[in-house]
Amino acid sequence: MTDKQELNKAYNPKDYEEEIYQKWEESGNFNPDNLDLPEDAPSYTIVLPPPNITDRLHLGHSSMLAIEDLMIRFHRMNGYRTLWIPGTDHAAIATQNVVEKKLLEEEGLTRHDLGREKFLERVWAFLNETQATILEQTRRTGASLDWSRNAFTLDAQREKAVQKMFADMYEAGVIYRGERIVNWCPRCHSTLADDEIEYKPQEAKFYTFKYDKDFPIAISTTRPETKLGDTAVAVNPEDKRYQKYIGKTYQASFCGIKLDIKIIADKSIDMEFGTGALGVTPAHSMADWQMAQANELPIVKVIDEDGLIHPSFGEFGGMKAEDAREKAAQCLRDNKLMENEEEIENNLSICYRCDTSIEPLPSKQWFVSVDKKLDFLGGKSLKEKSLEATQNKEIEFIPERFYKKYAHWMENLHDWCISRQIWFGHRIPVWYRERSQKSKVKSQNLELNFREKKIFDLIKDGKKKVETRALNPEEKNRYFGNIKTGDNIILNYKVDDYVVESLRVKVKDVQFFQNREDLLKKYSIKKILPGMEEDEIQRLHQQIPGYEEKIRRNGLVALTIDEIEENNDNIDIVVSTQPPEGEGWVRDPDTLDTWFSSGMWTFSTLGWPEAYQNNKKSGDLAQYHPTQMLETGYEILTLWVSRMIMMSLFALQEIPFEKVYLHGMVLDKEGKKMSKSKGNGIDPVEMIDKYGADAMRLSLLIGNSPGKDIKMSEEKIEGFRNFVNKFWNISRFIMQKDLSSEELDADECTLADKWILNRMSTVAEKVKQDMREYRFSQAGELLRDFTWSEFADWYLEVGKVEKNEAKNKIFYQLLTDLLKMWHPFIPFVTEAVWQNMKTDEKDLMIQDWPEAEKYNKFRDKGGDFEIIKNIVSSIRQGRSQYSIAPGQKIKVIIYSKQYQELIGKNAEIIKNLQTNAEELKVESSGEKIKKAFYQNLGYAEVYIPLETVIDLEAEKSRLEKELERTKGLVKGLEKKLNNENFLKNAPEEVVEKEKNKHQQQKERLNETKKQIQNLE
RNA sequence: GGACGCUUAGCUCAGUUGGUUUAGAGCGUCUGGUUUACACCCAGAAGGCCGCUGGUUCGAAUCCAGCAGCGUCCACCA
Repeated sequence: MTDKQELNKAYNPKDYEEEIYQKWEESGNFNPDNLDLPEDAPSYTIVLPPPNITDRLHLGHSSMLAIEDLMIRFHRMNGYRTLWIPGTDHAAIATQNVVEKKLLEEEGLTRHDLGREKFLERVWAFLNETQATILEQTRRTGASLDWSRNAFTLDAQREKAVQKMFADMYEAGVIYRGERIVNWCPRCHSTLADDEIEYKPQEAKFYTFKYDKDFPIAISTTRPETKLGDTAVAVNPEDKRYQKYIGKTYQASFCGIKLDIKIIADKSIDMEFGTGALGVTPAHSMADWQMAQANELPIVKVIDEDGLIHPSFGEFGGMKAEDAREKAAQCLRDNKLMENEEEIENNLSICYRCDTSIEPLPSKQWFVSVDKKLDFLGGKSLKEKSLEATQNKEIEFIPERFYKKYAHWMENLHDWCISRQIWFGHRIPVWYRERSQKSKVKSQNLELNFREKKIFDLIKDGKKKVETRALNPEEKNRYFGNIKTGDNIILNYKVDDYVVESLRVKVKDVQFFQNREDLLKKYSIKKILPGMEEDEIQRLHQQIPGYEEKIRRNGLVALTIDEIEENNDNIDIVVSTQPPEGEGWVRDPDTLDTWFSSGMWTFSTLGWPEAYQNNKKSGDLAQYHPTQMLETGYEILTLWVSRMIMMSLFALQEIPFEKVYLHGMVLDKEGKKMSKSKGNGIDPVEMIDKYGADAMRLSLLIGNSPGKDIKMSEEKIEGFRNFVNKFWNISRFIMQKDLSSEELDADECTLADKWILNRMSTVAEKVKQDMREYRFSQAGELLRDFTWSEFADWYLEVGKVEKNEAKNKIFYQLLTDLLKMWHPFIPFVTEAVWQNMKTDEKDLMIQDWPEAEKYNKFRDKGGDFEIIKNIVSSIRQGRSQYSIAPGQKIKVIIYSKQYQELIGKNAEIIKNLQTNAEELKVESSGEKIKKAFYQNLGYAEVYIPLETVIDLEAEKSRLEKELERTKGLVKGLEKKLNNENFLKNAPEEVVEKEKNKHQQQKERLNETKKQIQNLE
């Protein structure tokens, strides 16, 4: 049934791979819609983590592709409706950077020289060139992706989805606009994500000084110029030196600038560092901003977006930060306020693009609230729901330890800043318009003084209320002077350091009070917010730290809120998937964080939003979502995985995937990260050219386990190339035979036949189990060892000596099943063989996975072949040990009581399996032979004492050891089974299991005793 | 500083919930082989106090504690 055409002695992947992949694509088998599957076939879907459009294939991709293709092909062969969705990511920042850099290098232009539109044209032209590369390279690895569903995070369909998502989230109050400290590059005029910051160790001057001579505490800093914006000094609450100052406020004059400095306590202050006191600059430090929030400190911006000092700071105004630093230092020296100057080593944060030092600045950004409670999520927030989904194991992590990492990260998650000041990406679907004619709106962000959710909720419910804020009279004018009755303002309720919710409200009245009593006479909270309980009011009135004092000092502004604005007629912000009607609308220039669009990847690729109407899924979305598996690198667990979970929960109220398999990084031989600059990278495309895709895949699958990094080297790939070639030759050898697909009967099998079938039964079962439990490396290793060391080295060799009809059936059976089991690992070579077998059956990749059960009837029937193997090995060992020349024929004498018949039956095998034995004699008794081998006049007689086959002494001591072990085990089990606590508390099935085990072990005990007796 | 992971043969790693493994594999090393499926091969061999110290147990590479070394991530760096 096979065509015995000549195949090359060595497998040359280049001759086959391209053609095979093309054939696969043409077959349509990658698309589950084309497969003849039962209606109720379960889905198995993976979305490919989309590589960046500018990427070229690296080993990380190859590893990911190998693992996913393995999962996909395995499931496809197991009858699942298997879908693997390909795509690419626009990687906004990374791509823009590449193009900007190119533009600068080749034309000396910046993006601003070109303008937004022209620049974007360049980006698209660039990505049209690069995008195809990674996809083409992906094909070369053999990945069985459904190309008909190929997607791009920035194509028209995804654009629609992203805009809809933004609008929906805004509508639900999950997306809001707020202020926070961002890392700002004054040269690029853009915020930078944390991972875009580089650190440069540098020598810096560390100044220790007092603001002025009356100020009681000295502080230290490397940036005195920012001290113009200090509003507090923080000390450790435990610090005896400063305890007496905590809570007090001082008016200081720092280099001619008036500062109000409050002394606050904060546990994070290191008493040992510097003077143990920290000048708090809320506007220019992340940590200080947080302290300011916790202590309700005013925020004073010193440095602007160009890195220059704000004009309101007298003679410092307009100076570069660096110049201002020296000027401030000099001023301190001149006034004898400088207590110390020393050189220290510190880390300067710089822009990774232009090395400019970064300024932390407060800035308006768009956020996704992770704490906003949502009705459609059962009153829970995205954060809570996302945690819940993993805690109840709705989403499972492989390996398990990532639950902890995920949970820890989630629990500490702050609102997610999604706006980016770059041009390439999904532009934020928000339009602004100055409210000139219709209404005079002053949009202002005002903080609620009460950090109480309750008040905010009452306001939201439409209760009229008072908003109070402690301010000194000048500030009152600065903030409120221009707000009048009828104006609209935005109220923010803040928790932690971020804005969580905002409301647009209309001001009914603005009043200024000098003290709280006056305020309360007019507006007691109770009067205005009837929903409040008495004790809550008491708490609000009295227990807010620093509140009393602040009022006493500064007075209050009271705002009466008239109404909450509800309709859109009167607003100046439109969030919409469509540009708004009318004149004068200006679109938000910012774009969205790349993770916003890739966070939607599981459903934006499956037809959302069209396929989700009235809370009902249809089409692909209904069929394939939630997906079954997300396979990705552990380094993006937090960046990507967590976002996908939140986005899917929001959009569909369901998880995006059931399981998350996290692979590690691919490192070089020494365990270092591969990088272009180090030159230690291995180019997978080059490796595929040289050794074939199969060899590369195997090298990335075997020895690789989830969550662990894998070390790679070319030698490793070479090693697996050797195996692929071995496999090829095994197949080639078998295909030369008269194969038969007829049913095999146990009766026609020899000992060796039964042995290999028995082994196959175990292996097939184990492989399937390993595959199901994500032990891919083990599955591969077992398959390799079986294929090479047992099937080829023994059974194929036996087949050269022992010939029977059963072998033609067994060879056929084992080869086809091995081809199937190997296919997910090494799809190309298995396909090449399959095609050469020219069976009429359907394509290999949609064959059914081999059922181990069909080998079960041969179970436990070939165990004695191990004795034959041992005898053969013993003879080979003897020859080698006594240096018997290879061509030298020998006579073998075996002493054995038990196995005379067995040996006699298999004598031909023993003689011909590289033992070069001419004569084989079995003796049932004989003297113990000390010297097992000796040579005699050119004709060796090899005596194999029984001990060599089964070493009596060793066997006895082994059995005795086993006896001891079993005795112990039985004793231990008895103890357990007599333990009342165990019987009471353990689940019944466990008790049952232990009882069975006890019974078994007792039997084994007797068995072993008998065996020992037999030996004697 | 916080969290997590790793430590088994010269190298890379298995070892599935403590006992059927006298601790395994691949590579490398050494010895011998042109046995027509395969030299990208075949046969044979050497090589391990399973990081250290204690504990739990009848029994520990496996569980616990401490220590040491390596690594990763997160925070901080005034």
